[in-house]
This record gives sequence, structure tokens and C-alpha cells, in this order.
Amino acid sequence: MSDLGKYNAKAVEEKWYSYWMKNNYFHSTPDEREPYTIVIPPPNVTGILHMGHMLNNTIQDVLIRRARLQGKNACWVPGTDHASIATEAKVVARLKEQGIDKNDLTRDEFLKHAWDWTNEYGGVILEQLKKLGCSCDWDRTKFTLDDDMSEAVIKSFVDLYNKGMIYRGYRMVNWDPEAKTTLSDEEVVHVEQQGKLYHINYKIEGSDEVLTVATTRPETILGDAAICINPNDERYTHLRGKKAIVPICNRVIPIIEDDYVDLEFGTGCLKVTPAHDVNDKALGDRHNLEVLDIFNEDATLNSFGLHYQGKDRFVVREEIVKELKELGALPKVENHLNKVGTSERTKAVIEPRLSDQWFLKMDELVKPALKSVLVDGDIKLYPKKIENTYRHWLENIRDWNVSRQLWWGQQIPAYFYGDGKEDFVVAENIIDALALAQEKTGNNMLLSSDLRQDNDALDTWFSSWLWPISVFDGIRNPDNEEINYYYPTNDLVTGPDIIFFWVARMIFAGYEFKNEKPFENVYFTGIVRDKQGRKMSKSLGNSPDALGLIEEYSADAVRAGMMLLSSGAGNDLLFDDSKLQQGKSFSNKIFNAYRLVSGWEVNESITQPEASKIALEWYDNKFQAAFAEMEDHFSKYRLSDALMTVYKLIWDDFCSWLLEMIKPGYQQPIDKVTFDAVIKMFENNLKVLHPFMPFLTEELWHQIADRSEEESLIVSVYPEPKAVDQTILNDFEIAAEVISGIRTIRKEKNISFKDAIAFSVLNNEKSATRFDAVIKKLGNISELNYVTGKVDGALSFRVKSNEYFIPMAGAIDVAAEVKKLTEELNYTEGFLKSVQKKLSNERFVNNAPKAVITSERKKESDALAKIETINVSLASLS
RNA sequence: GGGCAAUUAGCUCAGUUGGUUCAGAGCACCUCGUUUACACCGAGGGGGUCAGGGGUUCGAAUCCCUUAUUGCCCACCA
Repeated sequence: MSDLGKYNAKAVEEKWYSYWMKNNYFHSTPDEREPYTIVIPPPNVTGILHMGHMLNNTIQDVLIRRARLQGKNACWVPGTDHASIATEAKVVARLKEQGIDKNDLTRDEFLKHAWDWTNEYGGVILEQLKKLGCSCDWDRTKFTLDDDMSEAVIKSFVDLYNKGMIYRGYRMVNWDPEAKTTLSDEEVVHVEQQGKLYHINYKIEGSDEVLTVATTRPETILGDAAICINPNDERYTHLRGKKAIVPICNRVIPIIEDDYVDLEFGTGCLKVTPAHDVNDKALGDRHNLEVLDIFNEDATLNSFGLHYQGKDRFVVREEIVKELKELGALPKVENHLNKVGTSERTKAVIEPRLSDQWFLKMDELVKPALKSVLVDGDIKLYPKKIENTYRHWLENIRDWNVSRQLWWGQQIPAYFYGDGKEDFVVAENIIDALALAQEKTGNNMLLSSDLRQDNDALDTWFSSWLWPISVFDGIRNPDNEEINYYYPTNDLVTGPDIIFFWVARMIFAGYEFKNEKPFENVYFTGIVRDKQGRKMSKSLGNSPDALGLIEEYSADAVRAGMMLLSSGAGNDLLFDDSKLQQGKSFSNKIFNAYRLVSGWEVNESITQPEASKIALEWYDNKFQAAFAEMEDHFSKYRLSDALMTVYKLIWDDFCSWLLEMIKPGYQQPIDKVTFDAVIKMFENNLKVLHPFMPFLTEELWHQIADRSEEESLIVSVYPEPKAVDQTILNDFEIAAEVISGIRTIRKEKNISFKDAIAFSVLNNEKSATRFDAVIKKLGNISELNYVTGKVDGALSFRVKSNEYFIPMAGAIDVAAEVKKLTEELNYTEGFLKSVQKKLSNERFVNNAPKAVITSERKKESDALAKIETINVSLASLS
């Protein structure tokens, strides 16, 4: 047992990655070639490589390497995202561990800590991508908070503001009480929850009567502004114009009437809390109700909470329920299933909250985005079905809340000079702001020290939506050489979870700032799950260590394994180590094919055997057929199928068939013509496999032939596509069936492969004979004869109506042969019957297309011929 | 509550306008084999009423209806 037959991936992978880097092969600059561009979905700057990244980036690297081999100017721009809320939360948590409260820090102090953190952990993930073999242009690495990137963000904000598309509004927004910031609608995740519906009695002023209201949020009664009934509800007509008394705080509130109230739900009677519910706010606006905000920014109760002041809303809920019960004001509590909005990042339950925020109008931005994807097809989404989701979101979109009460991000370029709602200007810098402010106020004495910049930062996605433009400096310098060359980019590879956050918004930005799409195709990967289909999560501990897998199986194997697993765009994939093992086995298989070929001694004086000649001719065509199939898969983004095509080509056709067909005898030399041809074919195999398994292929490409310094597989040229001769492929199929038939008989009769056998053919089909030399070699046939009649004393098998005979020295088991023949006969007769039934159906013959009828007739005649052959054999045996 | 998908071999999935190539692939499984690249291998083999039911058609995995199950997205009914 030696390891001689194994491929040592680790050393090879390190060697070639640094070689590629050293030669600058990943770097791209604009030139006369056609560009092929991908921008990476920037991972969180402090993130580490997980399975989703591995899948995603393997796909991108496959695409970029293929484009490079196709002779395009391939440019893959890497980078990271500052991920404002996630990173800020991490920094706050770390400061807390160190006993530092964020509130005690100034903005600048806090940002210093955040940058320290970023510099410490940032970019680790990019190093991990290198281990995977990603051929990014590292000279172009960008970070969404780089100075130039931030400038672009600010510039775009000012631009949109000046166009009237950004406005400041006092609105009900999603408030994350844990992160103490607002969130966009997209950052709110609705989760189903078993809650309760509380029935609460309100006394009617000046009467003993009570009115029962149903609510899921009893703690908000302290903010009640009214009770609302449906004007058509006869149960409550006598209460019109009366007033109710809120329990506990004993405030007197009006009873109002509105159609909005559902007669069927709860008690048909609704408490209205305008400060804490979107619907109630609308109701309040219609009826001029008071707005009582009872919460602090961390969702504890404020002074309106009376004796509950300072307590958390959920604590208050329980306590207030208890108090109401004691007061006899809680007649009923029922179970109630409802959905509650939670923060995507912190998981905290979202509070609807009224506040001043910045919004971006969406109505104009969505128009070109809808058109380009759904009408013109300028941007294609894979899988196509995701277009439904895309359409639905765009058609129901609301304005985008872009301000966040965070520090880690671009600070909103709005400068206040007074306390009024409109006392601000928006400008790229304080100097411009001052000028604008002086102009707006008419006060030339205004100083920059009188200006106060808005404290809020912008949503992270407000910087990443510019990514395909800003990485080429297309916002600040809209007409520069790079943006003109690389934009629009070609393919975007990302997860479906950020279609709204990022993909759709990049499309908005593309049309808004460049008047052109940002990319042509979007490939949505699926989610990587575990073998049982569960999402990978820290708590389940089912998420494998990505780098550990590379260590264990090699980057090539991991890449191939991920690609084999991903059945198609948008489909989730169930992660399974065995697929990585399959990738590793494949590496080893190819390596061994190389060992075989490299061990051959070439002799220029021997002539090429007939079998080798036809074998090479066949493989040449087989390769082209597979190549065309692979390209077709690529054109439809069926990358898994593309790899499987190459996999089968190399393993089955190249290794199992071609190499066996041309292999010289033990310790025999090989002729030069065959050797040169097979090397060429090996090279072509490596080329088409290179995008998937870059390291192994680069290694063998260098091993297999003498290469000059400048040559590398990564920058070589894809094979030329050629027309395929289908007849040679068909003839080979017959030959392969014959060889298989011989092997079956050898196996059944225990005839060792070492023993040559005689072989006779009854060629009823008039099949091509050009593979006879191959049949002889792979069947170990001593003599191949053509006969005109059945051979006695021989085992036989049939392919179509041809019959093949292997003479047996000993007695033939007549009974067994008869049985076998009878089974074949029964099957063929059954088949014939079904075909004839079709053909005797007038309506079939009249309606079916000619080609179908011809094929059925052919089936019929083939079956008849085969039956004839079998019958002759049977007759001779009895 | 609204919408969109999916259901094909033990597993993961192909199956492009209904009919040449329609029931496939990879893995797994079974049998045999230490043949001079490779046991991370070779040769051979078994396995599916195409979720259930109904319909259209000469013909259905494919089109229509229906039932069931699963997944995803969206949603401010307390």
C-alpha cells in the first residue's frame, strides 16, 4: 500500500495560487478585448467564510475563469461591506465587555473603536477566499467605507435630495428598541407567535355601563386616545357621542365611529393608540386624536406609564394584566395567533414609532427597474420564477427609510442651522452647506460653527446599492475610462435573501445614476442546508468549518463538490461531505490518468495501431459533443450540469474508454502520433475543467508538456469548437454494446480476461466495421470473423438484429441458452405488439407527424428482424 | 390573509414547444474482480403506477381541473 497513486493537493494549491498572483493574472485593466465583469457581493467586513460564501464565490470564480479562457478581459472586483447595524452591534458589545458604555463616548471616539475592530478583523474573509482559489483582482479591493466610496454615497444623497427624491418626514417607522434605530420595512421579519387577546372593560362616563375592547397589547392602554366602534354596529349605537374612561389612568377619551372596525373581530370595538400602531395613527389622523407616546427609545415606559415608568413593555404587559384583573376590568383572555415584526439583526420586537426620518421616494425609481426585468428582458434573473417575487415587491413598494440612528456609516449630509423643521440644508460638505444656509436664511453672518450636522448615518444598503458603479468611481467621475469599460457588469451571483435589500436597489441606482442596468444576468444561489434540510446555524452546530473542509479535501474538491451539489439556480442544496469526497476522488482519478500517460515511453518508429487511430478520431468527436453540451449548460447557467458533463467526459469517455483503447501492452512503447494526440486531448480536458478545479488542472497542464515561462493554463485559450460527426459516435455506441456483451459473457462463464477468445459476427444490420480493432483489443479477441449463419457450439448475444458468437470449448448449457433467448423473445414480442397496436390505430396514423410514424415503423421492422434472429437461434438449439 | 413554486429510483435532481433519443443522471446499493494509472479502482447488475383522483388527446411525467403534502415570498385587522 503506497500513496504513490494519490495526488498531493495542498502543496500544489499553495504553489499555483502564489504563482498566479506573482504573474498578476487576476489583474485587469481596460484594453481592446471584450470585458467580462463581476462585482462580488461584499461580505461583512468582520465576517468569516461560511458555506454560503463558498458556494457563491465558487460559482463566481467558475464564471470568471471561464471568461478568461474565452479570451475576455475578466475582472472580478472584491471587497467588503461595513454592515452598519451588525458591525456597530458587535463593537458596542465588545465595548461593553471592556466596561465601556457607547453613550459615554463621542461619535469620534466610538468610530475610532469601530475602525480598530475593522482593522483587526476586517478582510479575514478575503484571505479565506484566496484559499478557495478565487481569482479576484485584489488590486481593486474596495470597502464600502473607503473615503472615495463614502464620497460617492454622499454625492448621490445630495443629488437625490436636489432632485426632490429624498425628503425628511415625521412618520411612523420601524423602531428597533435594542439597537435604538429605525429600520427599513425590509429589515423587519414577521414571525408567527402564539399570543393572547385580552378583553378589557372601559367604563362609560356618567353611567354604570362598561364597554369591552379586545387588544393584544394591554400595556398600550395608557396611550389610548379613543375607543372606536363601527357606525353600522347596532350593539353600540347607544354609545354614540359618549366618552369612555381608560382603566388605571382614568383618562376620559371619546368614542368615535369608523368603518375601519371589523364587526366580527374581537368585541367589534377597538381601542385607538395613535402613537403605537400604524392603523391607529391613520385613524387618529382622520379623527384628530391626541398622540400619546408612552415609550422611551428602549421601549420602557415613560412618564405616561405612571407607576410602570422605567419598566420594559413586556414586563408591563404582565403586570398591567394583573392589575386589570384585580380591578375586575379583565373579563376574558383568549389565545390568539399573530405575526409580530422583529428586527432582522437584533431579533428584537419592533415598535411602530413616530419620528423624524429621511426617506427616499420609490415611485419613479421602480419604473425602469420593472421594465428592464419584466418587459424588456435587459436584465435576466435565474431562476426565472423569482421574477414573480421581484414584481410583487416593486409594485407594492413604499418609500425607503434611509436614516439610521447609528454612527458606523456615512453621516447624513444635512446641516441644521435652527430648530425649525425646515431649518436645514443638504450639501456634500460643510463649506457648501454654509453657503447654502446663508443663501437660504439670507443671513451672511451665519458661521460654520452655527451648523449642526444630522447625527444619523445612512442605511448600509444606501452605500451598497451603488457598488457596481462606485467600485469603478462612476459616481464621482461619471465619465472615466474604467466605468465606461466595465459597466454594465455581466453577471451577479448572490443569494435570494437579498433580492430586495440589494439586487433591486442596485437596479434602481443603475438606471438613476448611469441610466443603464448594473448587470445583465443575476444568478440566485440557493441556501446551503445540512443533510436533513435544516438551515445551518450556530445553535444547531451543523455548520461545517469551511477552511477545515478545504484542508481536509482540497480546494478543488470542495469547489467541485459544491458545484455538484447545486442542482440549479435558486435551489437549496443539502450539504453532504460525500460530494466533497467525490470531488477528491475525481482529482485522484485525473491524476492517475496523468500518471499512466506520463509513464509511456514514446517510440517514433512504430506505426499507429488501427485501434488507436479510430479511438482518437472517436474521442475527438466525443469531446466536441461534450464541449458543446457543456457550453449549452453554461449559457443557461446550469453549472452543475456543465460540471457533470465534463466529469463524465473525463472519467467515462477519456479514462475508461479512450485510454484503454490506446494503452500499449505491458512495458511496450507507444507510437508518437497517438501519444501526441492524446496529450492534446488531455490538455483540452484540463482546459474545460479548469474553471471548476483550477489547481489540479494548472499543475497537470504544466506537468504534461514542456511549457515556457509565460505559459499558464489560467490564461490559455479555450478549445476551438468544431462540428461533430454524429455517425462515428453512433457506430461507437454499437461497438461499446458489443464489448459490453463480451464482458458479460466472460463474467457469466468465468472466462478470465487474460484468456483470448474467438469471436464471430453475424452482421444482419450491416453495421460499420471501423471499430473492429477496438472490439478485438478491449474484448481480448484472438480472431474476429464475419459469418453468414449461426455458429454452432457457441455462446451468443444480440445487439439489434446482429448476433455475436463466442465458441465454447466445453459443452454449451442448452437449457440456459434457450431460457435466455426465450426471455429476449418474449420481451421483443411484447414490444412489437405495443408498436403494432399504435400503427394499426387509424387515428394515430392520420394524426401523428410523419417523423413519429416513420420512427414507429422503424421500431417495428427492427423488432421483427430481431425476432427473426432469435427464432433462428432457438431453432438451431432444439 | 394574499401570492408563487414544488411533489419523478434509497438520496439529490434532469426531463427545453405532449410523440425519434421517455422514464434518465450522479451518488448509494448488490455481485464479481489485488488485469501491468487508479480499490479515492474496474466490470456487471437490481431499482420508479412520474404524490392521489378526474379530464382533454390517437397519444400525457409533460396540458386542464381537483385533493393532499412541502417549501418560499409578501401582508398594518386590533
